[in-house]
Amino acid sequence: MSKELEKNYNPQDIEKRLYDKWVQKGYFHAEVDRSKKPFTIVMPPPNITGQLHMGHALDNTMQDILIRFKRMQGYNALWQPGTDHASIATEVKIIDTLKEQGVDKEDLGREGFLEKAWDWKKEYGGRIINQLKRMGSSADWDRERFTMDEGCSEAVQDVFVKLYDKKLIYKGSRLINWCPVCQTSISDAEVEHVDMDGHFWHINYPVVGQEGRFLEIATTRPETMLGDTAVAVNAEDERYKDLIGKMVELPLTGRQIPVIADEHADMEKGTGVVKITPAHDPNDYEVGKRHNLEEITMLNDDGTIAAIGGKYAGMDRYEARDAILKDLEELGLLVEVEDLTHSVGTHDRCKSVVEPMIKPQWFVAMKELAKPAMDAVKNGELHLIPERMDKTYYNWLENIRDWCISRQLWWGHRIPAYYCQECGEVVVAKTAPKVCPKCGCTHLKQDEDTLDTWFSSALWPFSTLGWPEQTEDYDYFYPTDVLVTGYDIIFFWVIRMVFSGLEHTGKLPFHTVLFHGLVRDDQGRKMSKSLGNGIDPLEVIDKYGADALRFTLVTGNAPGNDMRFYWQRVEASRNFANKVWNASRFIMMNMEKGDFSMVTLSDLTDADKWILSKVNKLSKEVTDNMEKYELGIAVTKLNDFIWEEFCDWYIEMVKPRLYNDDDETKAAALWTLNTVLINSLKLLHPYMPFITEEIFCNLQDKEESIMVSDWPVYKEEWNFEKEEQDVELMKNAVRNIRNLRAEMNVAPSRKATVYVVSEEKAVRDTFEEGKVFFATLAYASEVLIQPDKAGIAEDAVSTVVPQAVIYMPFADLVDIEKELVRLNKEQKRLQGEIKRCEGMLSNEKFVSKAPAAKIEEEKGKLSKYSDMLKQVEERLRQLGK
RNA sequence: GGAAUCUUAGCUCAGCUGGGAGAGCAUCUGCCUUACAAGCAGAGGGUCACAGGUUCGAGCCCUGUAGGUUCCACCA
Repeated sequence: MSKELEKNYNPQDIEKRLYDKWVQKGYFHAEVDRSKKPFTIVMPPPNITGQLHMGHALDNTMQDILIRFKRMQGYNALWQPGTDHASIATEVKIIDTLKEQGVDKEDLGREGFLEKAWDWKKEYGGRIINQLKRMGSSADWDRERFTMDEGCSEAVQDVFVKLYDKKLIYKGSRLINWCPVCQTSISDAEVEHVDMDGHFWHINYPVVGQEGRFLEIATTRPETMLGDTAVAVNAEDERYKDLIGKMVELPLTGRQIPVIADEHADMEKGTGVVKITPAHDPNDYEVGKRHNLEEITMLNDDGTIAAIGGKYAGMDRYEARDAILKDLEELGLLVEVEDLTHSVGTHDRCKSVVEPMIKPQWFVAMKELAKPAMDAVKNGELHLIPERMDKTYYNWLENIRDWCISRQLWWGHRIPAYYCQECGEVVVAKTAPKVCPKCGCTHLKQDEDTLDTWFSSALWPFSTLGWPEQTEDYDYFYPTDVLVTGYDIIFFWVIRMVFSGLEHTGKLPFHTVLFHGLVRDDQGRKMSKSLGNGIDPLEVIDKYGADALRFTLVTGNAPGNDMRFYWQRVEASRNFANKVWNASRFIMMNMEKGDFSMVTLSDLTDADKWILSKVNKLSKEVTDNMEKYELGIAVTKLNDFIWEEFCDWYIEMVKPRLYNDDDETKAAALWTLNTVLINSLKLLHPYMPFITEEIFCNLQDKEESIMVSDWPVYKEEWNFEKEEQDVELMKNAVRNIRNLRAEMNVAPSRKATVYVVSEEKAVRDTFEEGKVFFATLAYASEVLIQPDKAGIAEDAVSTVVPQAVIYMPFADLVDIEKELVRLNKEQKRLQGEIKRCEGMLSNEKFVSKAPAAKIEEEKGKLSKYSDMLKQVEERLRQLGK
């Protein structure tokens, strides 16, 4: 009934074939089906500029594990995939490519450029998706979406208009972060603060009308003095009190600026005098507002000095800095240069230093939106895993500032705002108005800017399901269940999805966020292009298979923790896959040896019941762990069960039964092998989809996929406590015997008679029942089970297990001295254990306060160890004779 | 400046609501035993960073100290 497996496990041979089969059979596709409960995961959309990296591999492995698990549990599981237009990232790439061809963005014009961008999307948009497929991702590719496709774009327009109407989106001229290289505004979240070595330059500003008196200011950005409109001191500062209200001369400009009193000036810091440049510094901007100061923009969009800078105009900002310092020095106004490391804002995309600039931009008012998002976590409706992310989440929302959403880019959703060229009226609408509602003219022009790429990503969980249309999909699959993503985009994406979902759909977009960490290199460094230390997941797949990679990425990793990537770990995973393969091969080779279709539970031997009971408990535990998103724990348990319990113990136990044609329990063995293997494969499937599928189908010689089979559930009738304990006792005996033999250097080929002595009939029965496998595993030529020591040589080696003593006569090998040492060691160990148990049990406080079960447990141990000690001591007396 | 997190075997990391320290790799010793040498059988190796505290009982909870990592923050 089963086919054979190839001798060698070659993931490369099976993975592509099986994936194609799954796609062809439509297993990944989810349709609305009201008879089933939906389970939905939305894939974080990779950028269309993207190449698969380890982060994606981890992210998608975790999602695929969850979705396959839920699918097998009988949910109508939808994994909604798609890609992100990634406005700035893509635009920069396209510009670079154009540059190589000698073409400038401006030459093409907006329309021409967008054509190029869509070409780019066509060419590269599918690349990463194909790479994700090689991971085994079972996403519903029929539903693949793109953040700029029609539906998603409509959602964007809709949201923009609604928020504008509610006055939650507004346009305003404020100090924003400007990237002079990309020449666009960016949000606070996109600014990365980096510690840089710089200087603190002390400059003298001459006081007007007081010849020879100066105000010494200190600055890290001297070039901005061209935009100074005041100098501030603290009102309490005795040093400068008299100068408040006076004027100082701004060197190099010929301008005179006032000395003002403001709390911003810190008496302890620097000289206590601070220059105020409202147009280029966030603090100064506030000071400027308080004192009604003029805002002088002294930089152009490209970071060069503006015309107002006089002789410095046109210079790059750093060039101008040098020039200004040189001039000040010549004037004798540069009084001190201090070394200083300070944190400087840079653009996370291009790493260039950001300039605060005053620009008219569009903003989302955050205060009102942040509150419900915060409450959702506080009242437990939204779970962040690990929980510690809560604090990060609150912290950001508590200190949130309005979100600058307009970008001076072409690739993206164009802002649906229209300006009347006649009367200046602003119209915000989903469709372009034909006439101005105010003056009736037809001269309307759309805003040139596009939206922050995260504006559309924020709508992803519902825009992909058809919203704002009330589609059936949306109605059925939304809200989604779990979001899996890296903690590095909690601010960019997670929080924005949460408040967007709450605001626009009235519901949380998901109830759980499962965070993972970064995959680092073997030295713990971030994988990066510049370091060249990145490892290509595709290379790993080519070498070891997707199953091994997936297994590696979830093994031994807790949610939200970073992990290091080691090739040795992939190798270990591949070895595990190989183990599963070979065990299956062994089982399938033996399937022909009997018909097990009529086997019932009462036909099973203790060993069969033992492993069945084990796999039964395993199903429960693995399910529990997975439901708690403890994937790393679940997979470790699977590994341990399959390798140790099933392969190293059970398969070895049943071999004699399979090889003996007369064995009456052979069919039971086959049934158990088959049953346990199938259950193990199912539990393992989410982690290693390919190998489990290949084995499952061949084992049953059926096309039907394991991925649509039923998830194993705990069954009470498969619970065999007594048999479990009995077999564990025998394993214990086997281990002791092997131990003895290893210590005595007895070759495995040398079999021995093994005596099991126990006064307990039940124990003797247990060994009798398992005699066949016990003999094999203990390298016994024969096993004699008896109530006393009759017929056992005095100098046989022995080992004590609970309620029994095992003897092996090795006349020529036994060294009595060594035997005594061993027994003494064992005696000491047992005495220690007993002392510990007695200590606890004689502690009145323990007995009165510890739970009853715990006390019983300790009592049980005490009697077990006492019994064993008695045996050991008796043996010592014998040998002492 | 604020916050989070980590410190467990030689290395990399697990360790669920507190109840006798685990894995993989590495090391050592035997084995080609007819599924698997990508394997089998055994072994060694840890005062769970340090100091206090709570508790009958602490790797786990609390406080402090030291070191590492990361995030947030306008430090002129």
